[in-house]
Amino acid sequence: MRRGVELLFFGYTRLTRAIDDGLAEHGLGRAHHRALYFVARQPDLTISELLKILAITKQSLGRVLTDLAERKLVETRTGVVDRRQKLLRLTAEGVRFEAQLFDALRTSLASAYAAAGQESVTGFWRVLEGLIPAEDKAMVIALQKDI
Amino acid sequence: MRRGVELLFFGYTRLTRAIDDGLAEHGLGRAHHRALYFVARQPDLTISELLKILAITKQSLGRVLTDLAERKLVETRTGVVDRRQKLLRLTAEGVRFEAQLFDALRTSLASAYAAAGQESVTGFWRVLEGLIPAEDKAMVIALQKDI
DNA sequence: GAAGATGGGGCAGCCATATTGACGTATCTA
DNA sequence: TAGATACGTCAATATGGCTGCCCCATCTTC
Repeated sequence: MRRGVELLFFGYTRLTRAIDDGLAEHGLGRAHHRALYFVARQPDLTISELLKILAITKQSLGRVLTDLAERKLVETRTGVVDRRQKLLRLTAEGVRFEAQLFDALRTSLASAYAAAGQESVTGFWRVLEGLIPAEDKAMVIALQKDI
Repeated sequence: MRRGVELLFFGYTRLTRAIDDGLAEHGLGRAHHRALYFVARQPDLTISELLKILAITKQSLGRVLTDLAERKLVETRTGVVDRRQKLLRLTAEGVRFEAQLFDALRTSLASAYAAAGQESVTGFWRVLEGLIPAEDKAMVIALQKDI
């Protein structure tokens, strides 16, 4: 049990560290990456959807998105079905940058996957899925749909 | 691949949130818990060992330990083999508090383990172990020894 | 069409957690 | 005795979160 806690801690922190240098080159932090990542994952995401995913406040997200917009990594369009909404998208440069960061993550994960074997990967997913509270599950499943 | 990144993010963040309320009752944050946790795990840990585990600076850890000492959750003794060292230990109250926090983590993890099955748990561990950089592995393995 | 709900933005101020760099003291080792 | 090491501490700074409050535009409902 303690082993799971520890491995999760080390695994998560060490994986996230893999992209700090890339972010720092643009003067960005991990919070920016999280937003960038989920916008990359679901183009035309709305602000409120992103808020639910990240589970932070509007203010915190606002600052992050302002930074990303200033660097021309993210752009917004007015919603089509509801003009109050803003649809978030990466710019071409944003796509390039996110891909570069993701590459560092993929490299780390790929070697862990390879060392552990496909069967282990399935177990890894199963356990992590079980850690997500019921009320967040629908949101995470929605993400998986368009892998 | 993206699935792994996302599940790790959601799994880790949601698990850590499970203890925020317990910590807040003592006016503590997650940083305090991390220190508390590893001191619980390895009584008589030295400062420098804890620094390696947490991978933060001496300043940051110093503040955290001061807070824990003020609340009489952690105490230090002078090292026996090397009098420059300080050996960290939980007080009785610290043991009690850490156990209470750990209980919240254990409950979450246990239900995830149960839902996923023992085979999955092994895979979960294997993948996470693969995420730990070679230079940190010895340290993590040292922790496992006295489970 | 008016009233209220919702999506988004913003201000001010605060807190927690991390950083760097420099310096001091006690203690150990060669 | 000289230098390395373990720990503590100063000051300044950055990041990323929070609350509470108020605003506007737009959609929905009556």
